[in-house]
Amino acid sequence: MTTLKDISRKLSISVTTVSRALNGYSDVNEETRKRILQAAVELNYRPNQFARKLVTGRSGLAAMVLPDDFGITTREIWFEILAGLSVEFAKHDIDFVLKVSPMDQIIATYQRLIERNAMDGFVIIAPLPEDERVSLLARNDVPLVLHGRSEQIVECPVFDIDNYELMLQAMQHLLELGHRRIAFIGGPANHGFMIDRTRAYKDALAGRGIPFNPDYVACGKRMTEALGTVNSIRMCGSGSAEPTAFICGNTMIAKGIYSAMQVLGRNIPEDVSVVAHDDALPEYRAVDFRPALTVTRAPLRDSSRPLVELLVRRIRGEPVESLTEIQEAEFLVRASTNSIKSIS
Amino acid sequence: MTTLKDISRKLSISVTTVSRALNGYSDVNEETRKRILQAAVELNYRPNQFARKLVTGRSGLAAMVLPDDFGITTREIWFEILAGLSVEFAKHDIDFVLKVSPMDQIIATYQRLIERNAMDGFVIIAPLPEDERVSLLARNDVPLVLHGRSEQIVECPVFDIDNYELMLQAMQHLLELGHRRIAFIGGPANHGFMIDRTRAYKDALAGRGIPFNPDYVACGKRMTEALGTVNSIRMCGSGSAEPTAFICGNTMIAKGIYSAMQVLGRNIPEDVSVVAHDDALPEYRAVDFRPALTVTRAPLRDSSRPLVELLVRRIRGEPVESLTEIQEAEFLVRASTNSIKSIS
DNA sequence: TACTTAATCCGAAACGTTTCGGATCGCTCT
DNA sequence: AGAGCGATCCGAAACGTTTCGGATTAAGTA
Repeated sequence: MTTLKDISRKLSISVTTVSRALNGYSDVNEETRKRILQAAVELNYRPNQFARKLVTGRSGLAAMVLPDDFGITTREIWFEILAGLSVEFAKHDIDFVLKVSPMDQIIATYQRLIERNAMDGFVIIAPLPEDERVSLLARNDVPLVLHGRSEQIVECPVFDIDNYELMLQAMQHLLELGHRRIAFIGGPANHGFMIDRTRAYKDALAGRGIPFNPDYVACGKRMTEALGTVNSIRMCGSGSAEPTAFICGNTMIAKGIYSAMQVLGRNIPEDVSVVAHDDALPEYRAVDFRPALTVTRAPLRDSSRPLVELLVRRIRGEPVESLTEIQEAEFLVRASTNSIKSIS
Repeated sequence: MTTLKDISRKLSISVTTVSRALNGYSDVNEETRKRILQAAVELNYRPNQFARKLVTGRSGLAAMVLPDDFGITTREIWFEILAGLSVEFAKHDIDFVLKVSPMDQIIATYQRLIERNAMDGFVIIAPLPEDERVSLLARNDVPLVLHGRSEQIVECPVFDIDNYELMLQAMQHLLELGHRRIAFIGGPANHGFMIDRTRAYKDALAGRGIPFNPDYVACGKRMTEALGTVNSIRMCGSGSAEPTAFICGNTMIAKGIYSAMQVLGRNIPEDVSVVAHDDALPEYRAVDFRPALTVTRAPLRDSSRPLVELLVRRIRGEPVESLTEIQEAEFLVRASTNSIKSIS
C-alpha cells in the first residue's frame, strides 16, 4: 500500500505539502501539485480511511438499521431502498452498512453504534410521529436524514413526497367522475404519510360536503395484497352502501383489490374504480395491470439520491433549515377509473 | 468519548497495561485487570475502531457486492441473505457493508475496495465455475468465503449444501414410486449447484438404465414461477411422452408448475408428481402448497452463520483446508408425490 | 550469596493522516 | 535599507491504539 510518505520520498517534498496538494489547498504551487498528482496516480495511492478518520473524525460510513420483522411493507421494498442508498452513498465515497436487529433491540443497536462513534450518519425510513430512534440520534447530535416527516421538533434533514397533495389529486379525480362513496385502504395509521393522506381524504370529502364514513377507511400494518383483498371484500359485503371507488396506499393493495373484484364479479372500471399510489417497484408495474392502473406516481428509487445528498450536506455541517426536500407525485390517469354509472 | 488514556489516568496505570488488560493478555495481574475492567464500564469505554485498524490492519468491516439487475423474484432471496449476514457479522463485532453496482462494474468495484484495503473480507454467493471476482480477491490475498463451490483451484473457505446428494434423494424417491419420465426444471446451467444437480439427475437415471432425454431438462437464468409455468406447459404439450414427475430447482418454480397443471387440467399428485428444493423463504412455504409440496429442504437463513464463521476464521488466519462445510438437506415427503398410475 | 525465573508492569515507537504555526524567499513600497 | 507582503513550503504534534523490548520485584535455586 502506498502512503503519503512514499510520494513524499519519491518527490523529495514534505508529507505536509503532499497532503495539502492532494486535498486541494491553495498554498501549494500549481506546478508541484501537478507533479504530486501524477506521482499519486503512478503509485496508485489511496488514502487510508482509518488514519484520516482518526484525525478528522469522519469515517466514510453511513448506516441503516432495520428490524428483522420488517415493518410497514415487504422485503422487495426494503431491498429497493437498500440498493438505491448503496449506489448513492458510493458516489460520495461513503460505504453503506446494513444493520439488521430484532425488533426489541433496535434502540440498543443504535445506542451501541452511537457509542462506538463509527458512523457518519444514519437514514431512517418512515419515522413514527414520536420516534425514539430519531430523538436518540438527535440528542446525541448524530447526523440523520428522514424519509417521511416526523412530528418531532428535532431539526434534521427530511425528504418526503407530498402525501397530502397526491391524495387530494386522487380524490379530486374520483369526485369529478361523480364518485361519492370512496374507500381508502392504506397503511399503518400512526405513520406520518398515513396521517397526511387521511387528512387530505377528509378535506376532499368536506370540500364537496360529503360526510366522512369511517367504514370506508381501512388501515393495516402491512400494505400487502391480502390487505386489499380482505378489506375490499368486507366493504363490498355491506349491500347498497358499498364503495364505488377505491384508493390504495400502494399497488400491491390494488392488486389485492383486483382479484377480490374478480371473485365478486365486479368489473373495473365499469362497476368500481381503483386508484393507487405507485412506488414504481419493478414487481408491480401499474401499466401492466388489466385494466391499467390509474396512479399517483413517485418512484422509490428516486428518493435515494435526495436522501443521501441531504445527509451528506448535513454531515458537512450545512444548516438544517436548508435541508428539506418535498417531491410532488405525478398523476397518471389510466384505465382503472371511470365515471360512475348513472343509475338512481 | 473515553479513551485508554482516560482509564490509564484515572487508575494511574500505564496505557500499555490498560490495553493489555482489556485484550486479555496474561501478563497482567487479575486484581488490576478487574479494576481496569470496572473502570472501563464505568467510563463507558469503547475502543476506537479506526485507531485499532491503523495498527492492526483489521477494520471490522466485511462486504458483499451485488449487481443491480438481480432477477426479479430473487430479490426476496437476496434480502434474506443480507439480513442473515448482517446479524451474524454483528455477533463478531463486524459491520456489514452492502455495495450495489451496475453489472458491468462489479469487478471495478471490487478493485477499488481492494485498493482501499478497507474490508476485512467478502462473501460471494453462487460463484461461477470460473469466477473473476473470486480469482481477483484470491490473487490479492483478500479473505473471502463462498456460498456454493467454485471449480477454481483457489483455496478459500466454502459453505455449500450437498446438491448432488439432495438431487439423488429426490430422484430415488420418484424412481421408487415408479416414475420413468422425470423432468428437471432448474436454474442457470453454468452455476455449480446446477452442475452438481444435473450430474446427480443423470447418475440416478443411469443407475436404473433409463436413457437421458434432454427434452426433460430446462434451465433458466431466473428461477421464477414463470420459468416453471412455461417449461412444464411446453413439456406437457408433447403428447404421450410427457413427464410424469417434475423436480424443481426451488419452490417458486414449483408454484409455477402448480398453476400450469391447473390450467392443463392435470391433478397433483394423481397425474403428475412434483418435488422441489426448498430454501425455506417465508414467502413460499412448501407446507402451504395444495397439495403440500414434497421437498429437499435447506433453509437459506441457516447458511448465514456458517458463512460468517468460516470467513471470520479465515480472517483470523486459520488454514483454509479446515474451512469447508457441506450441509445435508432434509428430505420431506408430503402430498405432491405419488406412485405412478399403473396404466399400460 | 549470587543467579535464574516468573509475574507484572511500562516507555516509546509505530500505524497514516491532518493541521497549526511558523520559516524562507523574492518583491514591492517607503 | 528596512519593513511588509504574498507565495510556497515544512516540522512537529496530534488522533487512539497495539506491541516490542525491556525494567522491576520477589521468589526459587544452586
